[in-house]
Amino acid sequence: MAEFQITADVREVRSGVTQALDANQVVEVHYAELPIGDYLLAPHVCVERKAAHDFVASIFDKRLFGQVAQMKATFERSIVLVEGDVFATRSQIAPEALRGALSWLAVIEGVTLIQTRNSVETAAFIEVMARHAQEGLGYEISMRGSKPKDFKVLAQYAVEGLCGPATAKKLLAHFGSVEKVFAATTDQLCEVKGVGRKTAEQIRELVTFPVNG
Amino acid sequence: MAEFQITADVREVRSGVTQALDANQVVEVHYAELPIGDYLLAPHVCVERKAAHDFVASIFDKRLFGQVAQMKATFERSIVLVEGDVFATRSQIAPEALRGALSWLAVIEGVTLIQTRNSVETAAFIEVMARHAQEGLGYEISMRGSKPKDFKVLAQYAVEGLCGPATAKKLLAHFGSVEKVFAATTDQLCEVKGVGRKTAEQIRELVTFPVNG
DNA sequence: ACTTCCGATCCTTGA
DNA sequence: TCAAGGATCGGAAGT
Repeated sequence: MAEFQITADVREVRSGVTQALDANQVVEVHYAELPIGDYLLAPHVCVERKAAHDFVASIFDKRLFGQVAQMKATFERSIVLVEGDVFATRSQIAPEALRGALSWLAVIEGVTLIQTRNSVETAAFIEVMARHAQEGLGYEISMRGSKPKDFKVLAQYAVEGLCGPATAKKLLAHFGSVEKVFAATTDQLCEVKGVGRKTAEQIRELVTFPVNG
Repeated sequence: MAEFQITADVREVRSGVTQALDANQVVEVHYAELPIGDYLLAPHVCVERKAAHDFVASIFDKRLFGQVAQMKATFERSIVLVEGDVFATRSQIAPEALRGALSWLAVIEGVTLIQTRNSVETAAFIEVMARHAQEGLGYEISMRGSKPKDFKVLAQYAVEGLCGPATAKKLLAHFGSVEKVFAATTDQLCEVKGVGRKTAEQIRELVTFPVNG
């Protein structure tokens, strides 16, 4: 039994991607005539897959921009997946035009670009992306690197969540414990050499910020 | 006279990108110590550039996740530019981990991803992206006040100094602010699902540890 | 990112 | 009711 369900545009059967998906048995592919995009990984995630030569062609005839604009307007996450090497296509397109198009996608539309080598790799990407779209990572990832074990260093590490390492050291030396640094008022923070009103206020703002579930 | 002004992190001079930018005379590069990201193309458009091998390295040591979180918390448009073929790096990383990382950026974080082959191409991209960012976006975006920092992310970052990411999330949800988490007693910490005596005591021990100047 | 491994936490049982 | 057992989750380390 496949773990995830996705919808593919009927025309994508010619791409070789769906065969690879079927073989892996990770996602179950349903077909439909999608008005925009080629793969629907979740209600809010859409993928437009383009073979390199088609990607280039769609820049020429301006199809790409309309498609992406529509996709952007409809979905929270729009992904353009380019299969093959666009710079290797034998066409008269100037590299600048190519970059212009890619940059437009990235900066103006905020679309992300995934490059793959072939349909098998495309399928592999569709699988992970479907999983991420439907159930997230399945675990939490830490934003911070591995922690030190020595208490003194660990204490400093904890305070570094508020400011830079240099300031953290000074704060800790002044207040004597992590607890006291996090409980200090703006005025008390200002007493520390190197901490001004601005830094102090930023620290307090972060420390007192109300987090709602 | 250069058409556009951008700001680059001082450490980027080693990348070869800035030399290429200087040669082309299209953008004028100003240098600063950027707290996050490598290039500021407009007040709200930030680019984090990573050479393929560094991209992989930053997955291993978890730098990537904090960087992306902070970039997203601060800028309207966050772009991760990967230079070189990540799949070709000779490291022990599994291809699915690599795909997972790229998919995570695109699907979960909603960060825009651009891939280039070398520093010259990166420079070319920076140029056209700068143009798009400064002209194409129109003043309604570039004039808008800077995005309010996402304190929720930063708060989580701070609490992760004490424990893992999952517990950090629960602690914050339970206590409502960083301050309260750091002030909670052992018993109060134990009220949180997933936190037992052992974890609670470890947290308290760290938080109250006396640091001698 | 993913995987594996281990210890902590929680939950169920059954005396 | 409470301890012992097992299932589950979270963190740390390695690729």
